[in-house]
Amino acid sequence: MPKKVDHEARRQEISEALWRLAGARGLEGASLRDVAAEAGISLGRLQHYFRSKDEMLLFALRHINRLAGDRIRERIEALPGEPTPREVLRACLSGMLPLDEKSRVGVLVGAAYFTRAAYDETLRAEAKNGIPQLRALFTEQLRRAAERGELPPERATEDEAMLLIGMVDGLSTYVLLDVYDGRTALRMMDGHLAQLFGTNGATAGAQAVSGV
Amino acid sequence: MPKKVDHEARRQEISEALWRLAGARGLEGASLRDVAAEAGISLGRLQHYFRSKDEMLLFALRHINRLAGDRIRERIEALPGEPTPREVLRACLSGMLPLDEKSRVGVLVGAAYFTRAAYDETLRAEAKNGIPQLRALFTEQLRRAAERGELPPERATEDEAMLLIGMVDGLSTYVLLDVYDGRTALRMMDGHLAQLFGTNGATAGAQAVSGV
DNA sequence: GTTATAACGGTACAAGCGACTTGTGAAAGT
DNA sequence: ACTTTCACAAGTCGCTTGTACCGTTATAAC
Repeated sequence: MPKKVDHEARRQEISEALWRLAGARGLEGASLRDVAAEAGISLGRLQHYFRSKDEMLLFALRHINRLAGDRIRERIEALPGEPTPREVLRACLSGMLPLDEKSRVGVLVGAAYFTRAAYDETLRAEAKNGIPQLRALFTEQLRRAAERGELPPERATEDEAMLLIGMVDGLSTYVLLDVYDGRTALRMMDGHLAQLFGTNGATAGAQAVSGV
Repeated sequence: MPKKVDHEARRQEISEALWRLAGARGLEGASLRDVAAEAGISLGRLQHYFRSKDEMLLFALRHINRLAGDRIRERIEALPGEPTPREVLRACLSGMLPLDEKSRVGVLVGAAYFTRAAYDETLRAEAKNGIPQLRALFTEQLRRAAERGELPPERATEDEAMLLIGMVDGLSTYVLLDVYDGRTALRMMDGHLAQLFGTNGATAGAQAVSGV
């Protein structure tokens, strides 16, 4: 047999080229030839690793979802000491906002995929299966917070968790549309957290939330 | 001179054909020929009313935005008697959710336009200029509610208004992705309103669910 | 009646698309 | 040494796209 090539790695490289294009010009504006050129390879080579365009798009979506998950997990583990539920929540939520160029492209690509998913059943199944996990994580944090007396118990619900996700989603939309900049969106998110946890004056940075 | 034709009316008819296609197959999947066929006219005729595809897309976006605004205004005026700020807010918010087929297509088309707007400056300017108006309307209702003692004064802010919009936006996303159905989204929205207005046990009123 | 022009329908076109086929070189197994 | 098989490059195919450009008809002004 001839030489072996790491298909997974090649596919990831191609996916990253696709994101660069999608972040700059949109998902629909990226043809196979464009992606190949961006990746610095020939069209034939790209087609050697992806038998069809749909296969490429699906792989790239899964890959970007996985990276986004890693990103959030890293953020949680980077928290100093024993992080409070509120700190964990804030790390997740702010990690979902398009604050730097990297996550901006990520959200942009995600939005492009979402538009496609609305009509493509395969993509839709892929896009929605990550949400229950995220919701479960958030619900768990809310529950922990309620246990510690930092949150009214009646607000430690799946609905409240979903509201948090929806809020960040909506805020991301407006950041991409230049209605708000990242700083403003972050401030509004913190405002909601403060309202939720009942601390109006102090910011989220201080962990002096010990008293009710 | 030959016969005169109402250009505006023709353009609106074409726009509506475009939405039907965009709601079913996406904005990118609708070619000029498809739109012409859906509208029951020839390609030449379509080109007679829109000199380019971009011109058609822009006109259709403006038209759908205007109709969405009318829809919300109608909903407010349809409220019985002297509506409370909370009732006005609820009417607006639930009017933004994709609950029936009509508004579902509207949200779907809006999402498709949003994806395009992220890369197209002309479209972006168009898409974002409606948001401050909506925010102002919501802020005004919050202020009125605070005046009437139905809302803590510190929550009658632009940020809180924007959070409401973002929440509905996020919920709409998940309804389109089939994560939640319309009824569930509506219930979550009501939950947030109840929390905001401080009425935990009772719903917004006996006839609150009639608007579904 | 003539003419100018809006309102079309039909067609042609260049460009670009995804998918497919073919050809070539090289490396691993026998 | 020979064969098999992977890893590509390059070209081609049929098709769709937006756009431009005809030709024809009908109507209103003169």
